[in-house]
Amino acid sequence: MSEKYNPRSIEAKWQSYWRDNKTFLSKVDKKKEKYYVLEMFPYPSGKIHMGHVRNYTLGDVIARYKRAKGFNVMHPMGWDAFGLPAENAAIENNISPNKWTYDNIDTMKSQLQSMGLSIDWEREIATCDKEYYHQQQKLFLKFFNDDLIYKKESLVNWDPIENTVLANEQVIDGKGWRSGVEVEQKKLSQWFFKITSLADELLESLDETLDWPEKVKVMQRNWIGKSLGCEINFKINSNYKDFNPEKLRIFTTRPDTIFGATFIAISPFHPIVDEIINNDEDIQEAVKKLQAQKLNEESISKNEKIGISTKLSVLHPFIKDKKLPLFIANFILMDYGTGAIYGCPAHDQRDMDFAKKYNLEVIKVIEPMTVDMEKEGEAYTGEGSLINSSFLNGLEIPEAKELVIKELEKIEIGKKTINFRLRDWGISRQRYWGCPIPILYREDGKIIPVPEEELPVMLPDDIDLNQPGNPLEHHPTWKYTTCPHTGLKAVRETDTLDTFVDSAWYFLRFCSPTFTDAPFNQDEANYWMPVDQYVGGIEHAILHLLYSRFFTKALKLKKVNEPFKSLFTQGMVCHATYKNVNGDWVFPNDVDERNGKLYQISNGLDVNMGSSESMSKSKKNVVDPEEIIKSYGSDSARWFMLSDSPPERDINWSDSGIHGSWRFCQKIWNTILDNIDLLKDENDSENEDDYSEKSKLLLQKTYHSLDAVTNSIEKFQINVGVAKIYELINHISKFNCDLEDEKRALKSSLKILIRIIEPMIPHLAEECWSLCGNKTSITLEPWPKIDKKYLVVENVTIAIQVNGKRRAEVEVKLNADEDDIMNEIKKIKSVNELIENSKIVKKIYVPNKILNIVINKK
RNA sequence: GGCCUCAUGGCGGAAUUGGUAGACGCAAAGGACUUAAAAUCCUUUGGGAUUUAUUCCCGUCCCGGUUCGAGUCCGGGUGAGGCCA
Repeated sequence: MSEKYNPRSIEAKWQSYWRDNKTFLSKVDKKKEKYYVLEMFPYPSGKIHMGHVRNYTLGDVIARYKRAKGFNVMHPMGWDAFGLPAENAAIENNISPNKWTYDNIDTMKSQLQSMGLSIDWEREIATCDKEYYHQQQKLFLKFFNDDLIYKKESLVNWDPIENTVLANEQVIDGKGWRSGVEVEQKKLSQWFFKITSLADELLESLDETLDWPEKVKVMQRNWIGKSLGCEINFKINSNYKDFNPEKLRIFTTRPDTIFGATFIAISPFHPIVDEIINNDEDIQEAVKKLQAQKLNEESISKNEKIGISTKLSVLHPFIKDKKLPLFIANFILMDYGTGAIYGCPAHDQRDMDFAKKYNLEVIKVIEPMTVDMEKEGEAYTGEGSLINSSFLNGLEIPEAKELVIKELEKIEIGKKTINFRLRDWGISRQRYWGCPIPILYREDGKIIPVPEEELPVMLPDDIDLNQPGNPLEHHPTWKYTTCPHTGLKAVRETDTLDTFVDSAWYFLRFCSPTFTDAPFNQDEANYWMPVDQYVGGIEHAILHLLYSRFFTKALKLKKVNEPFKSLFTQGMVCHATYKNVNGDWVFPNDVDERNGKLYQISNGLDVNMGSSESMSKSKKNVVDPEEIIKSYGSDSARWFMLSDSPPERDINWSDSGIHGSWRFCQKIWNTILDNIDLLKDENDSENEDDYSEKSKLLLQKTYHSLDAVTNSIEKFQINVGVAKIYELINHISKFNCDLEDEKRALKSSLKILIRIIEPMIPHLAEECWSLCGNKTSITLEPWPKIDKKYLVVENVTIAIQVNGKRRAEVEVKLNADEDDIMNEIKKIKSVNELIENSKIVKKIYVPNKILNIVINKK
């Protein structure tokens, strides 16, 4: 053994080799089958953390493997570079968001490069590049012209001290994160994408072709939330003097329970609420209180149900003179259905809770199949047939639904409707660091899209972030302009686009990242799209993926209907969180223990450990991979990331075990060096298939490992593949070879080993490959072919069970028949004793696996 | 509250999908080499019993079921986690 394994020099050497030789550049080549591997691009928050290492290592294994399998692979990388943290950093550090962002990109890019990722860096994009947002503004105009964008009033979180709109994550316990005051809900006019216009399509194509985790599909289905139901117009019976509305429209998915309706509830934000409180001063304050509560599905199911009784009631459509009292209630969402429901306590738990609290009537209208399905005091929501329901009596629920809708339509007070939970996508952000919306408001009140030739609408550099509010809004000159058509005065839209817009089409931009005529080149997009394998965190299971699907569909491309053919959601890398006594987050590497207590190294403050959560810069619970890469090398770091844990599962970060990965790399290195003369020797191929039993065994092990590793990569069970490689190297290192055929066997085994470790530990694989005397990159070598004859073994071990209990094992020839095995069993004392004293009832023989003898004791 | 996952040694996890549970790695213990340490290599490692064996019993969160056979399938429970703009 001459040289020591030195990852630092090896890794630097191969990283520059790949760069200089443009090894991973990708070009359209219609003769070759393409494969587009994409990992969700990172937000340039400063430095990469272990979560990134996991995500990108995983994607890189796929990219490298697919290259070896002969695909024309595109594996690009970019930056999700707009967003709030840049503005916060700008204020804190007095540095421009632009500089902060690009500095971070530089740092993170070199960190990613030090990982040895097989990325085509010539396709790099950042969403804050003006070339990128220029094209995005074109997309905005296209959607605007296609009538997919509109403006409406909508509620935002408003911080009255900061005088600014807050993102949801800036609202903590209902208070502004910086000011600490109660956040108000304020109505602002904002832009929306009509994502609901494609709701059905988004739902349908989910089932068809997408190779996605079932749970992500379920989440999207629930998010879209399609439900069939009906709307019913109830006649209002008012005791107020000055009350105009005559009808109230409600939505229900259970029209079959109409005869069980005992009250009406409307959302505190329902339009008629204003009229009610104008007539009823007594309840004004209570209603205002309800309106101040933030309402979402979670709070509805958890909060106490509160209803405010009004002097209104409605008339039941089928029961003459029956009046249902009307409540303003905190469990009705205004933006679902019509913001009004009828309550049927007997068959809806929320309605039941409400009815109990306010002593309302409960009328049972569904009779369950069996009695024991009902529980006292609980709503029954299962199947059954209708009772107490006039013309619906005796029907099953589905038939009753149909009939009641027919009847409502006949008497013209209701109709069948389809309702979606999905709402249109609000894209206005009252922020600086985002893509400007190319819209002008002309002095005559008209809204004018900026003509394409006048794009891009650029972000100004000279902004003042220290004033509260939107810097674009209070910039002295930026927004003032004139209408390009008429010359009339106009002001620019000062809202910028939600950053989810940036990431909703970046995968298309990667296909032609420097194309200037349009957001992307159709030809190239047709070749590369869809993304064959998308890899990213489950936290984007809904919004990002849904928005990307919406964009892709809205673009109406000829060949591409869905952006991501196959999706893999890798688990998060978690770490304990730390807070010091001042309540500030503390980096884990700034924490130490003294006398059983945690303290902050940099300032000596006491520190408390919090729960383990997904690594994120904002909670500072990040571990910088730099240190590990420096001391062990990126191959060891990559190998470690891939070992042990199934990629889809969350992991709690711990570096215990990294040493084992280091040992593994070293073992590979030493094994190759030990056999270097053999590997360099070019005279082979004589007596190709003439192997001794011992050599055959090694080759069998090798091809079994190859098979297992191949499968494990295909199935994203890379931790299993890692284990199989360990088995192989352990086997190889125990193989002593003296004879010529043994040397040949060892040589082919080692060559396969070198090839199959390349996706995981590419630098070391390249180095070994070149030590063998090869002049070209191992990435050009095809994945080894499995020689099937070595997958077949001659002997198998069969478990012998007696009454299902394993009692012994026997080794027999492959495909031995039952009699052969029974003969073998006779040699086993313990089993024989059991059998001899009993009657054999039957034998179950699964060839090459088990033989189960069922006996009856005499 | 709804929807959805998951539960296997001291730890991370494997188990060809109903067929020998604990592969592989980590950690630990013992040994070899060394003046010593590190590194490396070898051995042991789910629990228990004993006559130390080609031995027996228990064992994959708990209770029940289906089956010749259940970590895997079904029913019920417990616990942990994720998502709900």
